Amino acid sequence: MSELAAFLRGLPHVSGLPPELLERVVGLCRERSYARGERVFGRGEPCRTFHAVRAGGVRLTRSTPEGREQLVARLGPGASFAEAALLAFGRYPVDATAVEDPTVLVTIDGAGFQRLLQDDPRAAPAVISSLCVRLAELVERVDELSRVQAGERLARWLQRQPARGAEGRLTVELGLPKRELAAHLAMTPETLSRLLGRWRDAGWIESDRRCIVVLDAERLAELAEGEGQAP
Amino acid sequence: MSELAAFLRGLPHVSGLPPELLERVVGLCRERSYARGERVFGRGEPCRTFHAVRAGGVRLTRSTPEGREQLVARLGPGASFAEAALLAFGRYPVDATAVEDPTVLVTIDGAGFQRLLQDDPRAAPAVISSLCVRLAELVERVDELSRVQAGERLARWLQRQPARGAEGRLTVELGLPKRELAAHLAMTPETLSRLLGRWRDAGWIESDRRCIVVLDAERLAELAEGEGQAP
DNA sequence: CGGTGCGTTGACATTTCTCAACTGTTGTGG
DNA sequence: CCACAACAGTTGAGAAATGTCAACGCACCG
Repeated sequence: MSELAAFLRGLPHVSGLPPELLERVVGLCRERSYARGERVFGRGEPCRTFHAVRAGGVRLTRSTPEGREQLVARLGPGASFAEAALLAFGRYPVDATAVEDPTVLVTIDGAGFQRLLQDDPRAAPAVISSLCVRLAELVERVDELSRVQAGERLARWLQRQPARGAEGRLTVELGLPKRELAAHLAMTPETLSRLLGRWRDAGWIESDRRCIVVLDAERLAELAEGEGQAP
Repeated sequence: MSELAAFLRGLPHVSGLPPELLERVVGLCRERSYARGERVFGRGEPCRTFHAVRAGGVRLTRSTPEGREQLVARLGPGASFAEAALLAFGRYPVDATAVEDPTVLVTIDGAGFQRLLQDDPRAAPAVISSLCVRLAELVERVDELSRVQAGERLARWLQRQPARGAEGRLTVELGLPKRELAAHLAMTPETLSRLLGRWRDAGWIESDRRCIVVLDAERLAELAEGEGQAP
């Protein structure tokens, strides 16, 4: 059980909680495994729990009546989702689908969590501050999407990714297929591919199927500010 | 003083509060008037208060080092802002400027507000649910901005605006100059103007400087789903 | 070994941006 | 009260970026 507690400790909404409350949250959890492509919940369904990704990944999407699918978010291990739906709306606003083959989700009981919020004023700040963080991320993303040029959007996205490696050779692991990255950046896969191709030819990056290596971070910063797209 | 209380009652973060707590919030407020163009706060400054628009309007912007200005939000009466900055970051993430000539802001003391959150567990749900509402709005906006076609973005935006008037003749008041609406929708003023022009010629809307009248809501819904842009 | 899906590349069509000129409104100062 | 400046909005012509459609190579998986 303390393994589960350790996992929960890493979740945004829970990480600020005092240990004693954390124990209560552990009691609200159930774990379940999903197959690739399996539906977790559907838009419009009543929402009585929220979820955290333990392993694998989840896609949150919206579908128009005509069947076109719009990617809202793609979440990996350590991410939680549907808290806002639970705390404010009572219905899921998106469809959720597992995308990797064993995808393990921890499901937290909503009623119990809300009771915890009401009982103990120490619980609220953790939830509030994590909601604020998510708010800030979304503002950042709106800012990003407002950029007209596709290259600008890509450069900004790359800058915000966690990267490892030495100065002058930053490696960004994609963690999602390029086709979904393209959707996330509001461009077509072809455009993404061509951008990466041009930047590779210019010697600014290297790229393969699952990572992008930034060789010239300075140039990337210029691209993010919208300068000189056309090498 | 009860006039101020009535105003506060209309604010998202406060509207759910029990009357007795509302009274405490009243004690945390100060009111101040700003001239058109006057700076309210600047990005990076320490943040110890949050604000609500009583009258007039406020622009939240970000400026790149080169001086290009990016509109993050434009707020009118009844809107509050900078709570997330206060509750989670301690610094303002944007510049705020008054845009109308007498712009009146109510400023709420942050330390006092946070104390109130800690003292009384009834206060948290109101704040949490309003943060969730704002979160949902942003998700909606991200969805909107992800649409490739400018017309689709405009149609969706129009649908989400509060409209008055009878079925078959919905009047949407813009509340902001078209140049800023264009920025909000990630398009140029010229593109916005041409779209409205085409839709007017097609008989779907009427438009003047400060409102848009939707004559054919059904067609608008089709446009929002990305059908038939090119009349 | 063949299939399935991702990613790339090419040719082409369109949308949208850019630049520039022009119109109409608003507000100011003589 | 009018002239004039400043600004918002419109319109046009041309350029550029991006989307669309289609074909191909390549990895991964049964």
